[in-house]
Amino acid sequence: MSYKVLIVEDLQELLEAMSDFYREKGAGLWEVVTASDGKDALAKVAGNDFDLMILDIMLPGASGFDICKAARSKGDCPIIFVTALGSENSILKGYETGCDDYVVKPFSLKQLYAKSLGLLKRAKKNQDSDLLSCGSISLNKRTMLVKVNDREVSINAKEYFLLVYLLENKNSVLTRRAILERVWKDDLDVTDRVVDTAIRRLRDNLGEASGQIKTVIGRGYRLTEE
Amino acid sequence: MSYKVLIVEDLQELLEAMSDFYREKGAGLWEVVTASDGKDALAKVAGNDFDLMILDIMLPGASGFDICKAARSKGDCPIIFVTALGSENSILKGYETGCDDYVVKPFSLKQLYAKSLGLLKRAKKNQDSDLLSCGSISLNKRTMLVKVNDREVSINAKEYFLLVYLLENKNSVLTRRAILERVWKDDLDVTDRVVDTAIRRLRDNLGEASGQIKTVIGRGYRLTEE
DNA sequence: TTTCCCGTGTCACACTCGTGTCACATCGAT
DNA sequence: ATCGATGTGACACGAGTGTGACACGGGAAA
Repeated sequence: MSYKVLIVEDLQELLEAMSDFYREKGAGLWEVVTASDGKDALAKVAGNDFDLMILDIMLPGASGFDICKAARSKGDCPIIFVTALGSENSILKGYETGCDDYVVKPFSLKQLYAKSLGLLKRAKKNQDSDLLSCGSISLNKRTMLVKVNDREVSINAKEYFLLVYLLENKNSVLTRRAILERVWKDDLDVTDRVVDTAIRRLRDNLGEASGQIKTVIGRGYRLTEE
Repeated sequence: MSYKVLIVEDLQELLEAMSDFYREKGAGLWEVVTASDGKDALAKVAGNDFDLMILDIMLPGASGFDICKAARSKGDCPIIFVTALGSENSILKGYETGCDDYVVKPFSLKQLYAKSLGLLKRAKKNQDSDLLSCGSISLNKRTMLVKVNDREVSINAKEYFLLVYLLENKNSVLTRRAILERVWKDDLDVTDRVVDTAIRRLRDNLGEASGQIKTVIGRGYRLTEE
């Protein structure tokens, strides 16, 4: 498993120094992509999914801010700005456009690298806690998208929260009461049987993965890997 | 009750300092097992069930990652990595392989010890009070899953609650009356003999562990370790 | 506003499967 | 050997669950 990093810098020597550092230091951890002008950078942002971007602000073609905006409209990978000494207002603008960190020239490669790892770890943690999966079912709590075998499926609100609860407790048997208390919360003046109906509709929408929801007679339901 | 900790470190002095610290500090709380190379560590992981592992990453024989993977494939005991200063990518990789925490050399033993206790407490919380076991039978009250020799078996509702009662009173003789009052609760207008039937069905489903339910003629049933 | 549609709760019916009961076989104690 | 206690197979009933249909209500579209 390697992480894809985009480094954008017009000063050729610095660009090489940085990319070499990432290639060597990580020992295979990084896949480095470089660009030395704004247009090239924008094209590469559009055509790839990066795990990290390091953007110089002053660039020919397009500014680092433009690239940042383009990246943000596409995803939310961590971005570090590289800025010249004394241009603090640039930094401010950088945070506005949504960068995660910045370094001021001249900077040490080691320091930049440390920041990279920190951001990456944070991003990973966030993703992990947002991403639920079990067998062929995966669910992203942030985007609220549900996929079965990487194909997107659409489900309704109640089914969604029910699925989240099932995923958060996969392999456990969940009683109707527990499900009611978690998914229906306040409107507890409903029949136990609504759970059955919700499960049915969820199974319908899950299609081929419907078998992963097992009925445990007398006790409740259970989501299994297969 | 003591906790079994595996400490793997090739630097002899450090290894001794750590193991001494755990032995003295815990005052009997810890059973310390040590290894100073990868091969030895892997053998000890395979041959024991640990409650905690502290793994150096750089080792002769096999890396801490390898040991971590081996441990993960076996169970989910908490793992703390010990890494040298400046090797942040190791930390990242550690989180990927599934470590729970890490310390960077040089570290204070006190700090490491605090992390240990924290992880242990967290792990305990997940297991304890929910887990019942007797001989080759284990039952998780939270997930409602029953295992015999680590193989999952499926049982029905009545059998499940009967087994819970048996497990909560293992080695005791339980009369039919007591079982009826606990497992059948309200529907007490049934024959004593339903217990026999329930026991029979439970034995069937427990398979190789069926012998653990002993009949005590004239009094009732009793769950034994073997 | 009105109209329509979609999400959701409820009911009715069908059916599976768990469970209680009985009859008979077997076991064990005296 | 005898008798009470327990194991075992079979069976029938009913609880628990799947499923289709419908009604209600809120939000979107006209």
